[in-house]
Amino acid sequence: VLLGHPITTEPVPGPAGGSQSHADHAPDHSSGCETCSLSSGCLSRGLRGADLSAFAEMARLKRKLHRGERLFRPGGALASLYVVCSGTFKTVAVSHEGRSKTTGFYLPGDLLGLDAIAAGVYVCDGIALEDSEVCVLPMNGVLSLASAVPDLLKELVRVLSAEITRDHRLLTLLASMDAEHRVARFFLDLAERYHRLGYSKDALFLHMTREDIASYLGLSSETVSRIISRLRRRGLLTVHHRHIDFDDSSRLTQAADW
Amino acid sequence: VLLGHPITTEPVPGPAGGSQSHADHAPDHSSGCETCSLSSGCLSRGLRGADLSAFAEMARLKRKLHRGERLFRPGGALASLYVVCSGTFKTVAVSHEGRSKTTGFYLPGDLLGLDAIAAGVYVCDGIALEDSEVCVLPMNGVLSLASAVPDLLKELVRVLSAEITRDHRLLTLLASMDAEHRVARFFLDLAERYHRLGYSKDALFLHMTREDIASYLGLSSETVSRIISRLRRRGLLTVHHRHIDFDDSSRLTQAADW
DNA sequence: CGCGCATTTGATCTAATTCAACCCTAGTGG
DNA sequence: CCACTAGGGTTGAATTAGATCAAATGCGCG
Repeated sequence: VLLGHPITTEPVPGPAGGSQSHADHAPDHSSGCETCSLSSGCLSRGLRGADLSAFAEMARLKRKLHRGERLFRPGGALASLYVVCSGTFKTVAVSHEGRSKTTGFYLPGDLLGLDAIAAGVYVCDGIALEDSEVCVLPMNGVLSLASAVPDLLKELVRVLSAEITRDHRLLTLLASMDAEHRVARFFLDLAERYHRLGYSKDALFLHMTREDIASYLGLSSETVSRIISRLRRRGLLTVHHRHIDFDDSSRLTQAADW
Repeated sequence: VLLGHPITTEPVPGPAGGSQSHADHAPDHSSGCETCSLSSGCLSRGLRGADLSAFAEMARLKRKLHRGERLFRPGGALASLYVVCSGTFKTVAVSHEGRSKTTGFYLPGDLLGLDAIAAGVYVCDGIALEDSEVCVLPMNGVLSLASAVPDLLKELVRVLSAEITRDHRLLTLLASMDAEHRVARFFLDLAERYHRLGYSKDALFLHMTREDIASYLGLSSETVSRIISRLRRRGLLTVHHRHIDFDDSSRLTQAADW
């Protein structure tokens, strides 16, 4: 019964190819932005011709990370922003008392490091949740190119604003919704983001632990586990380790929407 | 004993003068950015000479609001960002289920409307908590000027990033700290912001209701009230209606810091 | 002067945490 | 090949922080 769960298969197969290097931090200049399958979701979206070439020139450095590796750490000088090419990341804020809190999950196309711009140093840990790859965008390159290319400026500002909007939604979630709503909405939001990347609309693979989810949602991992079990018992979803199937999307939406 | 609490008096008296117009929405061209006492805290910070003049030209429109008036509402097309000149604002997110949540408080120098850029429409209510005044920054003007003036671009991006950082701090607060820490940190953060504006370091006037604070911190207003009483009973602060004195800043900091 | 609203305080209730035991799965080494 | 282990995950019982319900107080304002 438990066999075969290849439901969430590869999305639009990107040009990333099979160059599975085992060397850490190995730069990869294989493919430019012009041929990248993510271009419509990345900061370069909307750019064409010479503008896109200039962007590609700036973003030609890539970096591979294995699961658990750190892309940046708090206090490190902000040199670059990063676009997730493949894989998943989480950011973890560590309070100076030692307590830590997952502040976000980042999928292909998402921009990492935006919160570091204000202080000039990274303020959280950026950690790969699976073997992943990022494009490196030198901060000064981004700013100077944004100065020259109005479309890029608009997009940069838009992305920053979108992050603020996203945080406000999460704030509302944490401040005024109970555990079941938080978990249901977390699943639906994540599935929606994966869906835009070409994955199934009613299945989901969680690259993060229950503990990560709990921290992100301001709950204990036990509570997250319990809520998942409850939703399962009610027939809203099926769970196999980290693979989730939405068996009744409408009722799940209803559970998330209040 | 209860007499006279003019502790939190006027900060660096601005050039705003006494033109107390009673006409709503009355534009005010009285003073330019060149002479504004807030210039060091506003988006124009760092600009000089022709750049500052161009900014002043763009931002010459002001708007006055009375307590309770709305600066913008969700769904309204994003035409402008607003810099608070004087007074205080809150932003309130209204979920489509009707539930509402205070997402931020804005003091002189703060920029309102940043979260609206991504969607192109305002996503929350902007409401004056006292008689207040804002500078109107037309969105297209901001973008085109940012294109031409690298310092302004940097500042715009910095301010956006700062808002993200602030939200992440609040997320951590809501997700992992108990009611007392939340309230104590709220007071200290607010006092710190007022302090940068020239107000006393260990006194605070709350322009918002307990209910607003509660909503912002993800608590009930009763809990906020109880926590304040508790802090008072322990001798950390003195309270007269909305005026707060920090009697023991170090212990209050300790209460906020875990 | 009295009404309405914000605030405080008290009593009860509940959702979620905490503590603890157990299970499952993947990876490891004999 | 299979037993062993470790970490993630699930489940149960007890505890508690904060919400909710309710009442009393105080203050601002018409």
